[in-house]
Amino acid sequence: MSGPATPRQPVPRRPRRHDPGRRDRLIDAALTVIADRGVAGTTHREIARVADVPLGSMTYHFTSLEEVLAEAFTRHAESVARVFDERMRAAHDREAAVEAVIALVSDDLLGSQRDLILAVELYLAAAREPALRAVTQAWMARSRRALERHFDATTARELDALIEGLVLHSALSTDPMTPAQIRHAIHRYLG
Amino acid sequence: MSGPATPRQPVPRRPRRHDPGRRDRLIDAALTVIADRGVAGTTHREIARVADVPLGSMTYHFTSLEEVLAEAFTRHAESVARVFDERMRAAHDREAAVEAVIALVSDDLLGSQRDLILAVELYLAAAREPALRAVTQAWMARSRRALERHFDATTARELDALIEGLVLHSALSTDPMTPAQIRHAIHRYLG
DNA sequence: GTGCGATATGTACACTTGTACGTATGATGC
DNA sequence: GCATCATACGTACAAGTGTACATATCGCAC
Repeated sequence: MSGPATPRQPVPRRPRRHDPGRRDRLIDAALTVIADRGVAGTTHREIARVADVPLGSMTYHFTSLEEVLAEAFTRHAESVARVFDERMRAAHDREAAVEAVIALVSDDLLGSQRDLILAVELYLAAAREPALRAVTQAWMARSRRALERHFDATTARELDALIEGLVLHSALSTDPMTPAQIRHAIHRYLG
Repeated sequence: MSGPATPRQPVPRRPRRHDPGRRDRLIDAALTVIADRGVAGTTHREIARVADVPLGSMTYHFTSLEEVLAEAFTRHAESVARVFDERMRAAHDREAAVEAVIALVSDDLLGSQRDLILAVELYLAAAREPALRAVTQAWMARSRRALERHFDATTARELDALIEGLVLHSALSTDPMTPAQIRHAIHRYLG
């Protein structure tokens, strides 16, 4: 059906873009894809599509898909841990620390389904990939150290576990806990 | 390079087996694969290999891979919930119930990395698949009802979350909590 | 300016996947 | 006995995957 080919239209080649920091954007795009489709659905092509770059750009910037995942999870853990750190550092007495923990859980919980999913994806991936286990452990250690600014080591560890359970349970439920219920649970534990 | 073909050796066809209950075994094999390789690594072929059946058997017994996953997770939740139920039913006063909870966590935790991984895989899958969300919610509701045999509703819910956090944190750590530490955390919460 | 090396782009290829489907076989009801 | 139908078995195929690689382009050091 096609007539004689138009002289120059073999492939509409994209204009080349000057794009420093593309590697960073790819890592962020990877986090978006992981949150949306899971590690299972995270492919070179999907990340490239989200970041609006050609497929070849993935293999140029990363030597393998596993490298992308590791960098993405590392960045996410760093970002969440920093917030945790800052909140605990801003609290100047124990009472303020308790309020900070409550705010943290309520915000993580109500604010960001995305962060929870990323955390659980990381946990699961780390259960199988030793390289990622180091990332989760560094993260957990950092959270505990932040809590230890205000609580003894045993309390910090138990409180950290309680926080995890409250967030996880709440996020998975059709009937998530209210900030008031979170406050109640934490106060009950801390006595 | 091959000489004249040997008269009858085109394909070594497997002997047909009489195998009632194959469907059940396939569901169990699916759970094994999920625990070993994750939902991501769960394929028709891998399940068939583990169960030692030909690929075609999968498409005969299940209309899709999602059906296999749903049945597998349902079975797993049922199995874990039954144990939970039984332990709580066996406790005849509150003190015994507390001990039952401690035993439950300690055994889940020390005993079975597999069960934890399956639970987390289910949580994650449920976050994306509405059909699976019903499975997790039925499971959580059943656990809470079991706890409510001995504790008020608020306590049951909070305790359930604490249990989840303790198990998850412990299983992911290089330094899992000892039964004594579990006991300490639960007693502290329950006052 | 100008070359060159870092980066961007497109594409090929071998491999795995889910699923459909044709064929074979034997347990069971008659 | 024997026919039949549920079940078992093998295989084909299109779609998607990770990765390698050839080629194009332009910012920047000189």
